Amino acid sequence: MNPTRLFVLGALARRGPMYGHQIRRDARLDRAELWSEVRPGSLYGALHRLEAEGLIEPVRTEQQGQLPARTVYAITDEGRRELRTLRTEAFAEVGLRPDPVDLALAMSDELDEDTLRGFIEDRRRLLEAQATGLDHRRERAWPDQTVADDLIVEHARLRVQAELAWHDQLLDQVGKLQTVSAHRPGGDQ
Amino acid sequence: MNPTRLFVLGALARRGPMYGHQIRRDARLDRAELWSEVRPGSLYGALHRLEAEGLIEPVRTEQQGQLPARTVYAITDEGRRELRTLRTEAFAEVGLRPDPVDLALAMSDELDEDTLRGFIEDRRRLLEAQATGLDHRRERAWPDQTVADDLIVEHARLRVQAELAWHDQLLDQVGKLQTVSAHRPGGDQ
DNA sequence: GGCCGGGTTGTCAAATTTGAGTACTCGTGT
DNA sequence: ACACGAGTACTCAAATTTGACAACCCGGCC
Repeated sequence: MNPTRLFVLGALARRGPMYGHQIRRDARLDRAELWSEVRPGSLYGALHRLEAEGLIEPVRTEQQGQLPARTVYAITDEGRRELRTLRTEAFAEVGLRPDPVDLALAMSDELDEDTLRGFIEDRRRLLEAQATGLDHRRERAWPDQTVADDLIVEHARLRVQAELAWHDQLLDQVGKLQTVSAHRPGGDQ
Repeated sequence: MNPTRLFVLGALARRGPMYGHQIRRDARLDRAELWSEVRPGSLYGALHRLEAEGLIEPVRTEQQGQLPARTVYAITDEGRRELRTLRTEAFAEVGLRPDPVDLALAMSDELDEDTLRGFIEDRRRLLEAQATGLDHRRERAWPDQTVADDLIVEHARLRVQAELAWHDQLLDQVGKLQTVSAHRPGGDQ
């Protein structure tokens, strides 16, 4: 589906013509880190490819003092079409994306209980911090915040809550994790 | 951090020496689709790189009839060390990975309400299906299921529940999504 | 008056993933 | 008999991402 393309085309469609760095900053300021981890190389790569495909086009290039010149791109009609397609594809992508922590957990049978508990507690702390950050955001809207923005924040909030709940279960059961196989007392058939 | 490496090294550490295709199948059978979407090209690429780095080594090559020969790899001590490192890194990675649906939602202001509602309802249906699948799995353990496996399934269950809850909110508010900016009646300061 | 950290813009090679393909086998229908 | 879909086992070019870097500005600090 390609999130990066959707992200770039979407940004240009919503905010009008922009140059590369501006797209990143914009993303960082607003909602950003909830959506996309677009690193510079990846972003400029996408811009070049999108231009080559005619989905965006350079409208002018500017320069501030002696800083590197920057190219301002605008989305084309073709690009708007592609944007709609990508959006539909994104809606169709439903599965949970795999979380590496599951992997890590599966490989932790020979890890001693205290270290493992330590890892999980660290994670819990970070999640808690994220949660309070998000609660904060719910209270104070930023300029031009739309209902969609609200809902995106709410999405993140619910996801973090779920993670917190799971981490609590994890801390409960961390003792049973070492090399013991799952005996489910009443559910064997 | 590289989930693929963690996945391959972990598989070889847990199940003993295996060949490429076996690793995939194994993953598909067990818990799999919760963890990793390892496509063939990606998997074999990782195997070659891991071998070049001495983290795994070929122990023999077999052949069934006229089928392509297969190379069985085992993890090395070096590989086990790397596995521990990757595991620690995976535990340290806490943030929510971005979900493309957020992107899609942010670009949906000019989408008519009914279409949008349709997309969300479709998603909800699929999530519901996943949820019942996971509930099912909670009841019936597969052979050799460990406590960790249980917890991984539980993780998925909680995540899907959170998604369902969010989708319900979404359906509630889908009417307000078109071009209306967020008026938060009491929270402007 | 030099250095350091941080921001502005972007490039580039190397690492990695994707998606399609190759070349066999086996079962099943027709 | 023979096409057809599905599985086995892996390869490879092309797309994409990563991470490090270039080259410039600005403010503070000592």
